Amino acid sequence: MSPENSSTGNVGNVKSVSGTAPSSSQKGLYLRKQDLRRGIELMFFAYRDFTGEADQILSQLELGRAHHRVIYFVGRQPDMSVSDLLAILKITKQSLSRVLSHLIKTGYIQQTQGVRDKRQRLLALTQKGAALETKLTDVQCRRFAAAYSARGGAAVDGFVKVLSSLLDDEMRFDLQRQFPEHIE
Amino acid sequence: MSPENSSTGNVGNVKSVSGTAPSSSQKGLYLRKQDLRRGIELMFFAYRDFTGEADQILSQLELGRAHHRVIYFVGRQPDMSVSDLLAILKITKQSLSRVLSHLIKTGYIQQTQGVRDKRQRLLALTQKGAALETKLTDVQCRRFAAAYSARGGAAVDGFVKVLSSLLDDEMRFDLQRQFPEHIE
DNA sequence: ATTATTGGTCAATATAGCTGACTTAATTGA
DNA sequence: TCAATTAAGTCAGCTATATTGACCAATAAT
Repeated sequence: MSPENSSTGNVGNVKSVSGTAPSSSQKGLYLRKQDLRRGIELMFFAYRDFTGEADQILSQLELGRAHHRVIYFVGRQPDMSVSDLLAILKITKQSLSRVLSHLIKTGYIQQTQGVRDKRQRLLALTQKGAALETKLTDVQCRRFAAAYSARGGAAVDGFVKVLSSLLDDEMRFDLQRQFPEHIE
Repeated sequence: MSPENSSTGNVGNVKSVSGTAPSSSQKGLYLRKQDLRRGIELMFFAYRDFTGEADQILSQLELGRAHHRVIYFVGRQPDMSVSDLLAILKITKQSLSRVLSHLIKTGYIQQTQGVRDKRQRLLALTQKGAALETKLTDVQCRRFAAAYSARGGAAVDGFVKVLSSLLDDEMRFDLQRQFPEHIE
């Protein structure tokens, strides 16, 4: 099978996924293989650039992207438990362990014992951690603000909708539960 | 500085980036910090899910995401040179070396000496490589086709526009040169 | 009292990137 | 023509981020 496997340039069996006519219809013009590849490629390049600035700041502090994720999500939801964080990051606790211990040891994050459940170690940013979180989130927010401003509200709406639909069904369900304001 | 550092929830100094009124105006409603964070988070989750299916296929073949990128871009542009590939991937040749040699050794990619410039090693997929590229690209295209179909052409348009604007200026320039159909 | 959950740890492994220092072959240009 | 540059590759060593598997301790739940 060649990469371009049909004369219309459409991906096989779109009907089974979407339930709409796939190719020559008016609505399906953006389903040409070329357009889908554009999506794939833009995701790759945009994600790389989106993380690039933060990565630079982090590397000067001898931290990596994994540390950023922890700082970001703990900042977003203070006093979250370790298992909550693991559920969001979807990595093993052994992977988280090294990163989290380092952030605690270097004073970016503090742990407190849970009140309701004393087994839990609730995570929160220290002042130092919050300062870094702000710095990192701000550079990323600035990038989004510039893109959103340049393209306007209708484009932002489409962007959010398509990203939401790119999620695994399970992940979209989780997001609806945890961050209900995210899904459109 | 706290994460939520203003009563309106806007990111500091948007004006300097966008040149438009940042907060309470009609056009700027999607520039609230909460909405920008939604963008950040959706990018993280959607990118992870977007790569997840391909990663699974690859792991069964004892290949990783780095191999996928090589196969994808060589498939997109057969007979590209190694330096072209390095420019797209933005990794060092030492990093590429391990991955590329492995793909050549295992018969996914073949090299031919350049005609115009005999120093060049032009890269192309073998039949085996093309079959894998098709399989991987198809699962990702199916995801995009489903998302695009679910949300419609206007949303796709906004999605592409915003992703393009999230790129580094330099990258957007490169894309316009190499893949002119990508940028809107 | 037993079982399950939460969190942590040790050890080994894999992937994917990096820097620096080279080599070889071919092209370019003064 | 010959020196400099470029394209590709290699060797060595390093780092970051993930994995699996096997445990342990404290606490909660049944």
